Amino acid sequence: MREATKIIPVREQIAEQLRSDIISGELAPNTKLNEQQLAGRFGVSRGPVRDVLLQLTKEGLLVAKNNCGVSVNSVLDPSMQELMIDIRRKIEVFAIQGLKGKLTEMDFAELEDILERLKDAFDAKEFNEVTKADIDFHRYLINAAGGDELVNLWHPIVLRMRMNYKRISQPKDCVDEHRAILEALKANKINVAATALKANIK
Amino acid sequence: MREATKIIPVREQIAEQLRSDIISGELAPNTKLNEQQLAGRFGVSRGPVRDVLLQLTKEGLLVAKNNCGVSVNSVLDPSMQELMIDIRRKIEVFAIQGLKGKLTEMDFAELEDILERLKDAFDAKEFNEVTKADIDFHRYLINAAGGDELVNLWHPIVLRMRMNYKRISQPKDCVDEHRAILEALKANKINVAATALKANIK
DNA sequence: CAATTGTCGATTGTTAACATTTTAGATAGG
DNA sequence: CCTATCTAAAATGTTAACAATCGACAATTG
Repeated sequence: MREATKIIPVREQIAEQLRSDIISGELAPNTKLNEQQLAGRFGVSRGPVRDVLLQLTKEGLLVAKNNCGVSVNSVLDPSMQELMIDIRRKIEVFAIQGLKGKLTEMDFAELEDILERLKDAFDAKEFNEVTKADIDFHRYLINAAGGDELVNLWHPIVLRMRMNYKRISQPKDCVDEHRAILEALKANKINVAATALKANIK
Repeated sequence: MREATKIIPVREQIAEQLRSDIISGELAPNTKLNEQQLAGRFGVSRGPVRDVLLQLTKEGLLVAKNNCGVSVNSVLDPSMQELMIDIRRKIEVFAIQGLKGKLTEMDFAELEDILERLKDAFDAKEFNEVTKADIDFHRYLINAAGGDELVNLWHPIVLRMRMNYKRISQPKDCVDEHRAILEALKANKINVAATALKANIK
């Protein structure tokens, strides 16, 4: 039997695309989104689009007003940004502490793959892909530790934080930081990993 | 001109009712929810129901599987519960720190109203209403400090925490704890308020 | 007899038309 | 000239019918 081919639901794809557009800054804050236009763009009807808009609103990327549609949320003010960083660090440290000794060779291989994607994207200066790989790396750990439950808590926070990083493309030591985390995890040095993690979240 | 009559959107009402059912334990974990049945119960079509189910899924009260509908989520395991408490304390302390000197007489009057609702509900042993008033009290502060943005971050956490409190009806000093918080806020003693708040979140 | 395949029922995903609300522009009046 | 009200267009909220998917059980085949 062949490896299962991943089926990605329509809504998921639309959501992914819109998130990407928002985080990359292509869709600027306060841009109003029209359901009909989006439906046309993705070649589906308004139903699935509505679903996605609802989801992204819950994630904090969009804001909705009754009977007035949705628009792209504005960036966080500095104090909120700080709070988000704080919370995100708490969640991620919690995750790797729960992961102590739990990661298998397969997990490490997976993380290496993501890291490679990160490096390639960085070398190719495809910052959209850098962001995706970055998030994937962290999400893998979060998911391993707490499953969907924890990912659900963590995801909106990351997305919201990323909205503030528009155009200030990632620093060049982004790859190194993630490698440091991975190496520490491989060596089962949780405290080192936690420190590296906190340094990476900013 | 007459006083504006508060219009509560259909979806909001449905969401509120379902949240209430879930938190009260009327809808037990792992209960599967059928869109058609819910639509019938609320006298609307499946559209709005779907919207609500999506929202509650994002809030963590429900879990969805592709093409298989949604069911009520199970309670948090203890370590996650602890993490949630931690994060919620961080958010709420952040909120009242940002509120220092910002609350007006009108705010205090509003909070007094909520406190009265809390007391009445408690005396009448209507624990569902107790929970609502309790949440309203905290939400009022969160909203005053950080608006929708902060409420959005905070709300799912509270809801998820409350799922663990089923049937262990609130302790009798619930009212006193909130009064203590309010009095400290009135006196503008933020540190005292923060301590009282942390004691109340558990 | 076991395992795979095919069919049926039920439920979700999607669509397109209809109803309601909001917004913007024009028009009339002060 | 400004303001207020009305009207029309566009956008969202809602509905009901249609299509696709999943689970279970029965039938077929080796």
